Amino acid sequence: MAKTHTAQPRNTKQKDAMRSAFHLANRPLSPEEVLEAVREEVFGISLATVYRNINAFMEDEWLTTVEIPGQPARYEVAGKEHHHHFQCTACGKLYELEGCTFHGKTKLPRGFLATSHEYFVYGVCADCRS
Amino acid sequence: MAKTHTAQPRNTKQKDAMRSAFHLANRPLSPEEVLEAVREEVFGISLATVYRNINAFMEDEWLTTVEIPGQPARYEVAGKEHHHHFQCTACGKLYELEGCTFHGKTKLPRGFLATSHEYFVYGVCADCRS
DNA sequence: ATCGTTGCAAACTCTTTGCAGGATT
DNA sequence: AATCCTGCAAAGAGTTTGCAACGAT
Repeated sequence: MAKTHTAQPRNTKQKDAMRSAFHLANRPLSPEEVLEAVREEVFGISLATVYRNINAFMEDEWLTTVEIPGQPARYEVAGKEHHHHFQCTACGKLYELEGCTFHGKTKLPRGFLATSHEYFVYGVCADCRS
Repeated sequence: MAKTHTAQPRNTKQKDAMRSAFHLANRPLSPEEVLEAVREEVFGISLATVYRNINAFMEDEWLTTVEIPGQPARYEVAGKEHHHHFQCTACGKLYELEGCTFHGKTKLPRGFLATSHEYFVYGVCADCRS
């Protein structure tokens, strides 16, 4: 027997603060970065809540995951067009790159079929260079 | 006061089996994959030993890390020329791609400096397609 | 006989989950 | 008032480490 209606999400200051944090940052954030950003506004917010809400936002498709090699995932506001990322090796921050400048057709072993790709650029960001 | 001599590494069947596993696989292996491959030869080998020896091999620069977005690292025999990797989304295996076909100069935000890049292709490998 | 190496179990980090109290509608 | 959400603490996954026994030299 099915439930009559689905869960009604509620607005909380924790969620609001997290939404603001993502808008303000304008770059992919790790759970820890979210926690830091949000702590100023919502004292005592727990990391568990950050994770839970990140996952909720992903179910809502308001956030998407940005997985980086060898590091905890970052999350960014969903719906942007295909793009890749830049990571500063000095401060560790992840930045969004415009568009996808990758056009070459990669040579694959015989019988392999490509369906997607990921591309990361590493270097130093403007803040860390100045 | 400095030690008179450095540690003398010893050959063990565990290390030998691990070296063979990497040579035979001819693709980057995760610690779990190494464990599986080696178990047939060395019954009772522990995951801790696999990790310890992987780290030792990396200090010897015989292995290098291959970090993949959102997954445990793989390791491959060091000293190969610049190349990238393909991951099969069906079986999860990682394969080496020949050379680097990436030539485009990526447009970075003002003031950013690029020093390196990573590139991953995802798809289905020949084994999983047949 | 040394002393590097191993297996086991405990410790650690990152992330998820159970639960009881607190907050939103 | 109903029930969603939160904080805390415990539980899981992946990796590292302490320790006593083992084994290569």
